[in-house]
Amino acid sequence: MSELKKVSEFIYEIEKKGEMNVPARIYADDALIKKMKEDLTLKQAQNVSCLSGIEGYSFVMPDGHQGYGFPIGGVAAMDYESGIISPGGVGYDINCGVRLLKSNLTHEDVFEQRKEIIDHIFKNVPSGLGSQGKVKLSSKDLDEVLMVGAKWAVEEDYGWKKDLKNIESEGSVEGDPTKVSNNAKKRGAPQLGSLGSGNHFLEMQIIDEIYDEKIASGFGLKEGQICFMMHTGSRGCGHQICSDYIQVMEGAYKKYNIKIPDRELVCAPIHSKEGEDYFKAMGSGANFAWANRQMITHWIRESIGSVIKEDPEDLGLDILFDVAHNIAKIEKHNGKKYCVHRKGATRAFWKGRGELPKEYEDIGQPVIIPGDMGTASYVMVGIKSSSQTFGSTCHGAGRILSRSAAIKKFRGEDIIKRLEKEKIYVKAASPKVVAEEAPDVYKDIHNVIDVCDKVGLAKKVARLRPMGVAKG
DNA sequence: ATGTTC
Repeated sequence: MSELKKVSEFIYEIEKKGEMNVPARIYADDALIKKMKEDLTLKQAQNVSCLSGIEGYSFVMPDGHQGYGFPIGGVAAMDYESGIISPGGVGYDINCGVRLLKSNLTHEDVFEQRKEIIDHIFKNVPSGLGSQGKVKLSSKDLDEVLMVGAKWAVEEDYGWKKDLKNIESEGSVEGDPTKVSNNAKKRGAPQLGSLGSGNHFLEMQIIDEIYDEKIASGFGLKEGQICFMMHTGSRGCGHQICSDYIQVMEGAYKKYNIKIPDRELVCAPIHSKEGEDYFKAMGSGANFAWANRQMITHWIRESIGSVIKEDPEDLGLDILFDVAHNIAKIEKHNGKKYCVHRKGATRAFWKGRGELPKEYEDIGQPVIIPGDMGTASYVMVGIKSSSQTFGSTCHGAGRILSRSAAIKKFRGEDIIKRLEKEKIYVKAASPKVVAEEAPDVYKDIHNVIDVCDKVGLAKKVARLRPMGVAKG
């Protein structure tokens, strides 16, 4: 690997050499870069810099770690005319993302009932590995979901009309069900409206710190406010779409004579049959995830309303925002079109950038960053300097301990007891998933967020502490 | 992340 140079307190670079088209740039402090050196993160960032059409840098966010081909926490912007698109640059969980619901509830409104609320949500939202939704979808319904995303769910009365405007791309990107395999549809159909497993979660949280009063107030957030966060994606549907197109790309990269330093970076020109097909299928996977989060939103509102015995609308359970962190999008930056791959990276658009809901046009985009279940999550805001990474920031704490190592080291029951002492109630499908997702298996979220904040990838607005967690 | 090896 080429030499890694520290260029400022929180920026490292691998200079452009050999097959690299651009340098790699890594946002990290000393502790975070040390972790990245322990796996293939940096090598993968260098590999990505060799891909056709990449401009600027091959970026790694502070929560970066090794992934399939591309690092997780990676951003790569490809020139729209000459660049490639790669399933590895998006990841298996297409449009994995986060949605935050606000409320007008306070600690005392919910503390006594926090277990009941979480249990109700847990019961009302199917979760766990292989979990199936409660809704029987016809193949026509599923095609509609793959075409229009969250809009389908709202039209079916899962949520409110006003929900759509507070979702990235209004919960709908260009998709094409005919580019999605029958297998992906078969896996997806029974899973729409389910949480899944692993790091996916539903949380009741309290805002315990505000960093920017003015922006928080613009977002309708204040200290002591109760919020509900969900973190989930496109389930087996997106996973299958990714697998299918990695196979397609195995043929395509050879067909188009694309040189790649790692087989896992298989790709095709954006303007090729294979590239266009993947882009549309990926869009359908993204739409599935947005419809999924929309249905879950409806059931969360229903659950809270039924425990608190009030109309969810009177409880102010509005969407702050819903943002993807595994997606490729065609975006204009500096007057030029790019295919921006964000894999474990969150879009962070600043005020005046466009493509934002009206209410945020003069504030900037809410950036929602999920942390681990024992520590915190954050709301940030996109700022002008977010443009250094084509409008992107981190997506979470970033795993440091493998799932298998976590299971060896922790017992789920112990973690649940420990968190209970900290007044965090955990309801999980299995103790195993709690061990796998123990707070200790993640990097320090505060640290990751601070690096993003200090280096200007986004600005801190509010911190949310978990009170109750439902996990698959 | 994931019908955790079609």
